[in-house]
Amino acid sequence: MENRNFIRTIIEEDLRTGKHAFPITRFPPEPNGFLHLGHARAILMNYHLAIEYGGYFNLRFDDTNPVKEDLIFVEGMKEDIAWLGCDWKNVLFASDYFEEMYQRAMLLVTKGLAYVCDLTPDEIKDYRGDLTSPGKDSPYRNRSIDENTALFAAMRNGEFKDGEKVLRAKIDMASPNMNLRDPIIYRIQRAYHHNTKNQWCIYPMYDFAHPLEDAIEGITHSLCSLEFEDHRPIYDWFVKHCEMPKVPRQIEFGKLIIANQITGKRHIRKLVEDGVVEGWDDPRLITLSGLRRRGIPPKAIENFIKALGLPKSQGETEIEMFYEYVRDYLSVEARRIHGVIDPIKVVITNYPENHVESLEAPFHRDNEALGTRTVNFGKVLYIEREDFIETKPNKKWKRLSLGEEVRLMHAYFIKAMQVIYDDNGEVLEVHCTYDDKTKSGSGFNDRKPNGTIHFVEASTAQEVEIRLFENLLLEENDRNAPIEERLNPNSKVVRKGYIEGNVKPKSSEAFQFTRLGYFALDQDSKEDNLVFNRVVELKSSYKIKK
RNA sequence: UGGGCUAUGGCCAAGUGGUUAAGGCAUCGGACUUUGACUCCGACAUCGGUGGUUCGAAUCCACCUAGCCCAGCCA
Repeated sequence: MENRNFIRTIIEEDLRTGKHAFPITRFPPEPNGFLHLGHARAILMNYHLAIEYGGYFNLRFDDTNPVKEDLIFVEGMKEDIAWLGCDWKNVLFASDYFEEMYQRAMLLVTKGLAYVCDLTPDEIKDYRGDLTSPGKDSPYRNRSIDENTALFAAMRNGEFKDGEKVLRAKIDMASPNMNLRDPIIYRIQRAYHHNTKNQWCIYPMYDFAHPLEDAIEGITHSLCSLEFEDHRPIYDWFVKHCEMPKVPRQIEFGKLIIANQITGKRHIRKLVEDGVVEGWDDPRLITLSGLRRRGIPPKAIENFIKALGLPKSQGETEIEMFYEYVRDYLSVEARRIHGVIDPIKVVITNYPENHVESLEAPFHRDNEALGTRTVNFGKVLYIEREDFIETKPNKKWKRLSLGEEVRLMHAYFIKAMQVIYDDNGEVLEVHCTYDDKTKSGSGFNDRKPNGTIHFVEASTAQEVEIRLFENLLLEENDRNAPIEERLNPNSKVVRKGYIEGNVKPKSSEAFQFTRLGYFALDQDSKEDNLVFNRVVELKSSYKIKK
């Protein structure tokens, strides 16, 4: 099931040569938003690669920018990651290392490899040059080590205003790699930090902080996405010149992008504000919290991610592939019950009035461990509207129609005798007869029914709310149109339906409603008002032939 | 236009000089079926292009083309 990948090859090589005894990885999110399916690749791959090769995995919050970060995001992320089944060895924060980072930066200063720069942001931008022309040295680039030492200490002590000065690495203003044009290491920013409170008024920048965090933790393989490829030289530069005892290796891979899904923070925020979606955990979103609420099993996410592998190229994966892994998992694990979403009434004319009998039925034909339940049968039933048509259209029709006999799953054969229509010409009732010799499990084999359909006994059925979801965005004609113009008006449809009476659903358990799809209880459910989300539909090879 | 990276069937993805070019998703046939599900069989590519090296190349070289990333005191 699991693809080979180039990172595996690297790790195996490092183990073989004795460079490392075991791998140590980490997932380093900035706590400034919500995790989505795309992040699951980084989380699961970091975790499983470490565990599989006998190492361990850390969760580290990269909280070096207090104005964007918040504790509520760290709690949410921990919940999502734990839900995916990734047990971190340590929960760490970049901010735990602020003192050491400061000391390492000071080391750079004393080695003449970093300097305090007084240029304004605009000037810095100016001096940086652009993609095709080299930058110019800052006039402050050649301050003495003593002066820089004093100035950097003064920055820490709060002697300057926000933004007044920065500490920069002295590398090469003419480098064709923009990241090497004397990158900023520290900025002055008086902001409350969720972890260090008001202890610091200077904060390290990503390019400086990240390699040190990895090195401090002894991370062996530091996985990140492709856009950091040209940061690798600077990553290595800081590890080396800061004299870090342990040397991590940055390896870049392609992010997981799911086609035609909304994952951008500002986009989702707008959908929430506009009321298109009900929150960050709306089941139509592919945020981890949304998938969880919808009823997607985390193991299905893991299987999907492992099947995708870890490429160095960047593609877009179709959401259908993900859904297939959800079905694949649920097909084995989910209990089956009968549910009817668009009911029509079936009256069994030769069945006694006011009588309901109980029939035993397995929850899963091929998985006995899931046990059995009793299914009620009586004179009045509900079947799915689309399972009946007055005149059998062709030999392929494997459902109910006048004069045809079908099996009601786990019950009896019934034959349709008469249709009652309402004033609008809609089918109101189908009158049928049943044959008591055909009871399920009796071994009756004299006739073959025209297919098998499911049903719910009306008097004992539980009425439930069912939420049917479709993709938030319509299949793209022009993918560049604004999101508001691409929204699917039917992304959420709420229906009243019925499920069989003797099953008490447990929260967050996904059921298969036989022949319809997988459904799981939503958190909005109440004792007397069960609410189901459709997790995924079942596949169907049924084609309407003209 | 400077630098970095990528390019294998509709989608994802193995493959690193000699294989019938893995596998998954999708699709199309067919078998089975108390779910038109599941399961099971079968079909489905010559590797962005062009030259070259080689007995032999998706794998090496050259040139070309296309796409992505980089000019935050964001990560």
